[in-house]
Amino acid sequence: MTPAYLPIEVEHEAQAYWKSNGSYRVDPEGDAPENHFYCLEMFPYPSGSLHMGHVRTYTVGDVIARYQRLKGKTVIQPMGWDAFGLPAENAAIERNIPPARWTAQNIENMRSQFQRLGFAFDWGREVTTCDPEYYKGEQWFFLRMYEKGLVYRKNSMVNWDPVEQTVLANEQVENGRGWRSGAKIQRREMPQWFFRITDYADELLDELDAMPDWPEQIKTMQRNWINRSEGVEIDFALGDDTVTVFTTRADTLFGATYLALSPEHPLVAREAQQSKELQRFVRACQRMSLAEADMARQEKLGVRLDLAATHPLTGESLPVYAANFVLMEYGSGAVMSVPGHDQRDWEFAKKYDLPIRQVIAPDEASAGSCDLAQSAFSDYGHLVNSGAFDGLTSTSAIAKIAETLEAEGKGRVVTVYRLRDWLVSRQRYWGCPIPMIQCSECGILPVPESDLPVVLPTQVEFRGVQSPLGDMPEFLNLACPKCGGKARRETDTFDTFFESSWYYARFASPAPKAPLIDPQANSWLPVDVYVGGIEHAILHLLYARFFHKMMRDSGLVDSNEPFKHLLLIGMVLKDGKKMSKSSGRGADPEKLYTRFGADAVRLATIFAAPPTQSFEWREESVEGALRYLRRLWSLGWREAEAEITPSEPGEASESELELRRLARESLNKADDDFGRRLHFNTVVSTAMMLTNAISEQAPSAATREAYEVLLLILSPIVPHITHFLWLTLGKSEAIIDSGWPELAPLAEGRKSVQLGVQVNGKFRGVIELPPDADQLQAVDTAREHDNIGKFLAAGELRKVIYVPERILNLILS
RNA sequence: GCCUGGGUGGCGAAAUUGGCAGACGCGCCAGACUCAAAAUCUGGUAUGGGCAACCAUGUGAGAGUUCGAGUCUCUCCCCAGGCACCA
Repeated sequence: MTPAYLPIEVEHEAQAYWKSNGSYRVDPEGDAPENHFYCLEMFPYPSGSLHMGHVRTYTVGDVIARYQRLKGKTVIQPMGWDAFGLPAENAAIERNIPPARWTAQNIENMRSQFQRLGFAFDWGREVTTCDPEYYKGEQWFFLRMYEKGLVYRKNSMVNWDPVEQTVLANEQVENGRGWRSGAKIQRREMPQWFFRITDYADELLDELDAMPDWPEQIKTMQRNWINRSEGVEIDFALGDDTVTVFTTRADTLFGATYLALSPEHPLVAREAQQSKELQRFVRACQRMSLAEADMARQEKLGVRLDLAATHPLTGESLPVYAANFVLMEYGSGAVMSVPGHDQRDWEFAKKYDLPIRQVIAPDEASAGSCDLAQSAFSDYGHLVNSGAFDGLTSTSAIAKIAETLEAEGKGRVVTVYRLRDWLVSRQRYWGCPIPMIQCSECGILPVPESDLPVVLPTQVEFRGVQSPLGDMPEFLNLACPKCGGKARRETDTFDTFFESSWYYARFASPAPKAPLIDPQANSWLPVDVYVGGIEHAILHLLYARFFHKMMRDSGLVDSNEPFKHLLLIGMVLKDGKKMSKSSGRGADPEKLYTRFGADAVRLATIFAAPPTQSFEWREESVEGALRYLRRLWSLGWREAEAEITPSEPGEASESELELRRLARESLNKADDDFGRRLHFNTVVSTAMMLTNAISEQAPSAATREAYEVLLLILSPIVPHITHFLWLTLGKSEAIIDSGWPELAPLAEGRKSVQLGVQVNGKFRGVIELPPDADQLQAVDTAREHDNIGKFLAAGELRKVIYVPERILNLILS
């Protein structure tokens, strides 16, 4: 009698077993580093409860971790909490709960949800980033980088989010709006802390070429973001001043007819003191939309300055403009305008009636493509009207002109990047305090290492959006560590991307004896597979790469990159939109696993699509998954209760042999899909086919063998039911510890194989052949086939293509 | 505009090296069981024709390479994501 499948009971039993056996604990002194496997999913922000996107990401990671463990690897799969961030502050402001308490409650809830879903996390490695024990490490590291000169404070034009009341990094501004608030970003000049990520721009860019296991899409996005351009800086004399411009087209230098400066350029600011018109223009530019797409379409506007620049090679006098299309952040904030060969300069020149001069001629006389009355000609070509450089190609002219300028001290070859230094200070409360002190006598000083951590007070009251730290004298005031006089603490906190930039390393060294991580973390690093959402393509994944390189150069880690293989999980959609708490009604994971069981939810998310693909969530898929698990369950009891006498070699029937072949093929297929392809939906298909094949036969040694294979290949996906059924079969060892099976190859070969037959390239039927049949035999058998024979009768056989075990194609004349 | 993916039944998808397109599911249809329903089981399910065996058509569109193309090449269309006044 088969008992009913009650997922909740089965799952509790399995989870209790794993817990009492410490199945996921990994002894740090464990085995050889070569056998270590580090499987990591991006840790969550503790927002309150899990959504389907979480379930999918963590299930995929869990499948990988469990598979690698079956394959004999020593696997760590840690979990923790990215616990600092704005939602906690917003909850505090709206509901008057201190952020620390709100966060702790959410963590409690989400941890129990994780446990209920049966993820193989080693909770002994859990970290919470708002824990002073955790952020002490990054305060220490920040100070170390400060000493090294990789951290600096600078007064600069920054992105201000008026809703969140804080500055944002460039990476956190999307289309001119704050990435979380959606508020229009304002430009403000403020003193802020920066990491010198641009020092690593070249390495961050070049290393991407040596990362074959990262998706091309992400590498492209990071390349675009860093955006390296090789070019020439050219100095134009402006009376006693000098304006430096950056260009990648030094070959067009003789075509420069004016200079254009960014409205934020210091020279413009200086000139504006004497000009009301210029002041108005600068202010108007500040108000304009910062959205790149808008900017690209904006009309080119400018105001002429009362200055004249001297062309460095011709000595010609050029007018100077403040222009809205020149960005202060890129290059030097000033450009030489070549209207003949740059479309933006051309449009500006047309508007303000400035001369347009041709200095590049197309290499092949293609009349239509070069009509400076219609538009600029921006392709490479050869030089004209350029004095001694006439006739050179653009490429050689760039080098020659740079050389000439360098010799005269009027220019130099430089490389510029779109990537800016990482702005890490935030004017918010719920984050890691920046360990700096301001003394009225001694200026800005680091907190002495012995005073770390600077602990964020958690007993706070909010009065509006502003950080409560400013109203807390007990936090603010201290004696200056240098002069002993009155000093104040920095009240800004770190960008929360700071905490997530190194947590993966801390997981590999859960109780470090060193300040940040232990050298032993290197036995796990880099992370073998990193699983997460594409939304972190630039922000988190670029910062973490940068951080890893800084840690390497500080002797803390010995690898170049943090994540070897990056697996980006597609989105779970509902009505074509990304699922979140608000839009995912009816697909609350908790409701689903309470009703259908964790295994059914896991199976449904894995079976729906390959991990990288987005899919539309449908509740029927969990019902289907449960239906399958019930079939697996009753088949298991059938196998457990059947009395099977092992058959002697040679005794097995052809159908039993066929099943044993299928079991072997399924095992290999699952191995390849889990290990190499990372396509898990096809493992489920394979398992279902094997299930169907077993069900069609009466219990035998063959069905028993196949059923055990079935449980093993399913166990990474549905660990609870397979744990239970494995023991039901009478096994003494738990399935999680059983290892990936090795099945002895079958002595009995196939009697016959099927072969598809085409006539004139059209498929006409299937024939049975001995596995070693030759072409003659194949053609003869095909002739005997009714349907194929009919088509063969239509003409004379002219050519035969025979690929054994693949195809027979018969060509008639 | 540039870059990166992708386009296969009513739906999710499979086809990994060019070799029987649509496996495996979901949904739907029919049947069995039942007083009935649910659950379960059996069969069917790309499109058109045919009682059927089969035949024709079919992987966004068009061309090409090949004995043979969802898969390779070229041109184009559409969708998603990224970048974008970057000098």
